Amino acid sequence: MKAATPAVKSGDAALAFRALADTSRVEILRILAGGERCVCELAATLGLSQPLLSHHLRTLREVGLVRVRKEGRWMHYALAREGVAECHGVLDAVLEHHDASTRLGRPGCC
Amino acid sequence: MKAATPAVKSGDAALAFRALADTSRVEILRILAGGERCVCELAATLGLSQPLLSHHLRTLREVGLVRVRKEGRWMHYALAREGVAECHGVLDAVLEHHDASTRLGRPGCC
DNA sequence: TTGACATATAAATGAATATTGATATAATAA
DNA sequence: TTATTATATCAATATTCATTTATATGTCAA
Repeated sequence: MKAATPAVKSGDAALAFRALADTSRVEILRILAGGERCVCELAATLGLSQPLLSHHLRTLREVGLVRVRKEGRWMHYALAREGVAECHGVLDAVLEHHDASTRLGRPGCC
Repeated sequence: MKAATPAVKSGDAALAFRALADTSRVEILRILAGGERCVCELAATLGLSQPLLSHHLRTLREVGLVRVRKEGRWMHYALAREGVAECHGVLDAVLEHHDASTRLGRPGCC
């Protein structure tokens, strides 16, 4: 079986994974999975300094893993489903391809 | 709804994502998804210098995304399904939690 | 044993990143 | 207007990471 040309380029995926390569940012995604939060809520929950949190949020924003909505002086951050789904999809494809080829790899099966 | 305590700690996930935060390493995983490969095959496919490739493989090994099998002077690298599945699972949980809470977020629905 | 080959490790360097502290902006309240 | 609050950015430093070159290890063949 030939591997199909992947929908997401490895470079793009790596970029998104780099944004996930930090404990606080994974935490942020997990919190935002529960719904939109303003920066101050995130700061309170995570116990990060405000500039540091702001920096992490920017990193996540830049690769499209979260989105912002401004409301007065509050910034409300929310999960960007598509972005997360893209990373998820890359791993999904790897697992599926792997499962498919290991099935094939066992002679006599199927 | 309350978020369940995640099965994989954010720190561990971040560590694995860090290993994925490189174009070559994502490529390696994609190749290995098709089955075991020896280092020289990977080197030929990816066009990386031998020491650089070796370094990337070590990074992937250290976080449990690939495994090695020695055979004479050849090292055969293979995908470590569990490791990949763990990363996949973290994103999966985020997406599921998100979907669940956005459904709840729409009043009148369900 | 010698040599060739496959792979790993070490050291060095430059680039990218995290973190902090200080400051800026922008919106609201007094 | 001035003060206050929420957030972002900037500059500086420390740390981590990718890459290269050189060298080491281990295995096989002659």
